[in-house]
Amino acid sequence: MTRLTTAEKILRAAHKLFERGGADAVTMRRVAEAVGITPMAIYRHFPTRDALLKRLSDDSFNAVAHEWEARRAGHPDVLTRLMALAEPYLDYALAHPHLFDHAFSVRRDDARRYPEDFRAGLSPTFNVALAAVIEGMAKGVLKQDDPHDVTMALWAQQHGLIALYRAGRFSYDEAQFRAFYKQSIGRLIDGLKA
Amino acid sequence: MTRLTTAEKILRAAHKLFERGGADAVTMRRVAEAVGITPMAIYRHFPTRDALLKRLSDDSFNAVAHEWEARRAGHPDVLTRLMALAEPYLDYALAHPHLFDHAFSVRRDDARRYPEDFRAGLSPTFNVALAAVIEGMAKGVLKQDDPHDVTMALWAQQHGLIALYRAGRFSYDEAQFRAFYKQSIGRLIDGLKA
DNA sequence: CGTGTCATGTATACAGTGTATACATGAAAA
DNA sequence: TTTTCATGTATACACTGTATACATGACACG
Repeated sequence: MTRLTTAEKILRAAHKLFERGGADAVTMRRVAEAVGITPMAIYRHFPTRDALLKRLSDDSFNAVAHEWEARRAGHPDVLTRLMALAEPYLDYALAHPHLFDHAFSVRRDDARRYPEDFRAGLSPTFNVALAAVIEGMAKGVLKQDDPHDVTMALWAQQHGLIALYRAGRFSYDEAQFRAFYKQSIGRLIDGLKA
Repeated sequence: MTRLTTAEKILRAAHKLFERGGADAVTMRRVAEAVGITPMAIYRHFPTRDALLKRLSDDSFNAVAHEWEARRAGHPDVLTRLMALAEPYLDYALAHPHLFDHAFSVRRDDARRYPEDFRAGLSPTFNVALAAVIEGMAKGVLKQDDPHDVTMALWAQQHGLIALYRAGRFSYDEAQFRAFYKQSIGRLIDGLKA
């Protein structure tokens, strides 16, 4: 049993509340009670509630980003690899729906912005997909086009499907939605082929 | 000057606050003050704050839906018409960003769900795009495919782009984003061509 | 003409929220 | 031994949605 700092205890307690009931469920008083301190003690570790929430979604998203990079050296076939790269995003959204919602519904000023930050290679996750797109175009598997714009279109397709799913616009259960998701991405990739 | 019922006054005041600062800016006390009544008087017209907010986004979205149907008999060329059909969605999102956010981020139990509600033709806006897709496939302009799934993919693409834009993931100004939006939709449609 | 009835409003109160401010405490440094 | 400082507590304030109880005035009915 490793010793936990108070800050870590706070993060864990908040994380638990977040996954259960979304951002609204994470109140300072509830977190404090779960940790066993008073609400104001949290402010010794996080300047504000929003900062605590931001830290939560950042942490959990970064954890998933590593999984992404692990697929950098994926399937040798570019098209197959591109399909595979669409999966971690969905996995994350299904595993941590509330954190996903929060990560993308809240405007954060430090978020990377298209195009400059992505063209500068600042997004590790974007980079992996981008590399596959560039390779596909170089090999003549994909139509010649702006690879950044194409990668962004792929991201938007994934994000749009998940956002609509999260907003309750599908009656599909998880398995059915997974199938529809893959099929839709496949359709888009199919249209990008040379 | 037409006479306004109190319920209408409440809706207008709430709408104004909503457009200015999003759902968070719409408090019962602020609405009441703007109308000139006490907060509790609002409850004679709306059972709860959420019901008031829901009514707001429903109303404004329905207003835009009419504009959609006006484009049913659009350009005779199916591809051109499909492109034109992507515009009202963006127009709405840019004109009423906060209402757009609320309409699609909040889970509502009465929302139409894919596939059954859309296959049943319950969404007037979806129907218009669907008709164009079906016509395109019949004429051999678009690849043979499930027209509902294809229409949904188009919607997801639009929604994804806008959602990312609303979440601050683009540094584009409105005009630049409009161009990128049209270009991305065009790319997707291009890939659907026979 | 009373006299209910009922829609519409007000007044007050309560439990909940984030957090500013002031004070306590205990460990380490001087 | 005394000072400093990180870390906690206690209290209070302004704000939220809304439950409950009461007021008021217009209209229907005997």
